[in-house]
Amino acid sequence: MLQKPRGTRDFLPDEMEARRHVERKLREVARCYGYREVCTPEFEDLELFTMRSGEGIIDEMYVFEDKGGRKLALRPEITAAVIRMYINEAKVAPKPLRWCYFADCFRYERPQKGRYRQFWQFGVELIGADTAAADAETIMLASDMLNATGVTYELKVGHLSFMKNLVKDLDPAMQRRVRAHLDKKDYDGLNATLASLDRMDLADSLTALVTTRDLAEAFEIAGAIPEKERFEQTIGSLDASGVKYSLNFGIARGLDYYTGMVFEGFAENLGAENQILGGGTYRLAHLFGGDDVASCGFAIGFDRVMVSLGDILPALVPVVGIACTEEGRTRAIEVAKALRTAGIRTEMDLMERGLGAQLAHAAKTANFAIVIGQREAESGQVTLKNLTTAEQKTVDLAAAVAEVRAFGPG
RNA sequence: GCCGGGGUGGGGUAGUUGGUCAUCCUAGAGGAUUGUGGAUCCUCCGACCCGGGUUCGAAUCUCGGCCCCGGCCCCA
Repeated sequence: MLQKPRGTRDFLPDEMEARRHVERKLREVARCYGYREVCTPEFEDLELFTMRSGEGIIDEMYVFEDKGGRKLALRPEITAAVIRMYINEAKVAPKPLRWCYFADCFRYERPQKGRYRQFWQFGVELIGADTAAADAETIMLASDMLNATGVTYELKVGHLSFMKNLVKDLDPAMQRRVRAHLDKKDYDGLNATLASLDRMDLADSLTALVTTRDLAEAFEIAGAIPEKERFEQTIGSLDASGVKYSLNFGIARGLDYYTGMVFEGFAENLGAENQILGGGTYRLAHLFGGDDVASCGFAIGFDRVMVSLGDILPALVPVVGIACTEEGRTRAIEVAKALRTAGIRTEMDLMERGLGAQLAHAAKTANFAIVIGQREAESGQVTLKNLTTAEQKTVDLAAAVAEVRAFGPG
């Protein structure tokens, strides 16, 4: 038997309904903030991703050559594509641009809990607004979106300038190494690196910086930060909005193009792969030949949110199973059409079963049964049976439709 | 790429000192029951991840691969 490719998943109807339910929640919050959906190609020129992230990521992508000899890659993330799209199509659109996307990405990695080779991201990009208000809005949106899903999480907000200011005298490669140590809380490694550079004077302040959760203290440790005022304003807006977060100046994010504010979200019950959100301010457009526009965005790891939420019940929507006899079949088709026109999920027998078997099937798959036999076909009424209460009555079709629609939130 | 644990009908399982038609539950189809359902009974459908090796004989032992789960690395 054929197996599905490693790291991919099949989704049965129950799970798809749960996923769509959470997806709708995310979309709704993004919509209320004014973010409109965009869509980019599933695959792009390989160069788009290597320009953004370096040649090293080729090993972790699905790379292929098409019949014209083009080097292409399945997208491992969406931000680069969105910025390319902005440069190609929307450079002159009125700023700021508020865009969002929900799309699948592909990475060639070892699967484990919460990590798959095909996975979905819900992300937003705010393009062309280079202000504290923009930074704050992005975090508020992230917070509201995660809240809407019902996931339990912790939001950490930081700023790269603090750490950068402390290590600005080191050469760039060493800066990256120090950042990596701090990101992993690898203090032994940090000390070893600093000792090899004869810069143990930095050890205490760096450790203190990534440990502190206090803004004033962080400024004290890191010294004069050009973005001081903006970050204070961002934090002020967050406090005013009631967003729950903690400060963390150890957030390094992997890539160099992040410029200032950064934030990450973590779920509690996910094990090793517990990051469900990551984002910050960045400048990427100039890499692709565009203007040096400032952007701010984040992506939510949709699959990890779903794993963290566990089994959630699908939305309660009414389902009607129609049971009919041979004499009632024509009338049953009319009744089904009326129910469907009213937006009600309606299923008829396709197995040529007897009335009793049709009802037995409906009892397993529906909330209501409507019986149409000779009597109903002649009278024009329908027999509506509530399969939960076993209550049954013969009423006009309109009354039956109204009663079914009154069931549940649907 | 590395370490550990796994893989038996659609789902869940029994079965390893190698030995007749591989166990049970559940789900599915049909019937008892051609105007009233989830009960009960009967029937049917359906599996040893793949390949090599050892053997008279492999679900069981062995090797390799594939896939799943957890962790490492990485995480844009």
